[in-house]
Amino acid sequence: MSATLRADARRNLDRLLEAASECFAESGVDASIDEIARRAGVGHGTVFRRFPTKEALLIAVMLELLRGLTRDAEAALEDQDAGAAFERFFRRAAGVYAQNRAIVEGFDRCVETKEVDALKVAVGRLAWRAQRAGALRRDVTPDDVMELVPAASRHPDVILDGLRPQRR
Amino acid sequence: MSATLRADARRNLDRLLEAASECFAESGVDASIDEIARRAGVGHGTVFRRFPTKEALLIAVMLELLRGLTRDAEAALEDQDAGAAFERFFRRAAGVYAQNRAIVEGFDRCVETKEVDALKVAVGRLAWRAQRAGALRRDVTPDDVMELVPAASRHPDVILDGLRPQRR
DNA sequence: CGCTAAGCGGACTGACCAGTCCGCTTACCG
DNA sequence: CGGTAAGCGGACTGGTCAGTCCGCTTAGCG
Repeated sequence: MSATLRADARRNLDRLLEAASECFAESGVDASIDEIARRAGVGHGTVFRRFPTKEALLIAVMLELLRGLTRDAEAALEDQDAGAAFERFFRRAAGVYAQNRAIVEGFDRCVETKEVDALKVAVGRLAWRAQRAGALRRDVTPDDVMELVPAASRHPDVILDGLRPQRR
Repeated sequence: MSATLRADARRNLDRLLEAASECFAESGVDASIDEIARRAGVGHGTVFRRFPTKEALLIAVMLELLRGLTRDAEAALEDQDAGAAFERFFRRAAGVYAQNRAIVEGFDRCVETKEVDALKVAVGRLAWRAQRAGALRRDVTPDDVMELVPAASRHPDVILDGLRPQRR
């Protein structure tokens, strides 16, 4: 955060964030501060010097993850084929969810952050384009799409087929 | 369980199971024993006289829920229309999941019980019939079907459409 | 009824965990 | 290189929760 951070402190902060990211991914939002600190090789007092609460640390980690997803969505928007772009992003998001328990358990905590807003905007664009191109059913919202990602992490084909316009 | 249970003990056990069922449904597997005992109107020592651990109580409650689902699946098998039977059961299961946090969080704990085996058999029959009738895609297993139930509790139409054979 | 074993419940224990605090260490500026 | 503020970490606190235990209560048999 601050550029005026002593070199050792900077190093510890980086290791802390990485350890937290791993622990939350593996163990979900209930990963303990002790475990995170241990894995980062710092005392757990150090965690609380950087983040006022465990919740704050969790959210910092989650927001970073969401920023990554948003970048993926924006990258997919470069693709001229709207249907392919949507599917590419959707599969990628499903992959992220499959490897991260925390984002499934703790997504709620991030609603009403600018990171989630940005993600929704990007997903909304992807979805809108795909709908116009006839590659995505019209009765789903961007929120629906995002809610279906966790299921898609285990059953991508069923979900993607279900998301296509149904002609019957 | 035992028929040789004093009348007051029998009453307490019934209330305990009902309270546990409600608490686990509302709060998930982390519902506390104190809360369950309070809601049942007994001391929490009474809980441990009937169930050696909280885990045992949770599993007792879950197995009862699974038996109910199995009865639903078997009832659906009466329906001559294989596709309709499958969909009826699937929507019903989705409804149960929507109202019960514990079954989502704790289903794993019940694998390798005869209750889950029985449910799988019944779902397997429903699925097999639906596949033969051309109402269910052939590349899904009964396990896939059961894993998709939680997603269907929020997005039944997308999931059901995705489960139909895709002609493309 | 009266006796007794079955049942009860709340006090207690130990484990775990988030968050605080303070005496010690060390990076780094001048 | 020396002074000092930034940083560190582990001991400590308070709260929660699963599980134990034992003295009291009461259902229900004879």
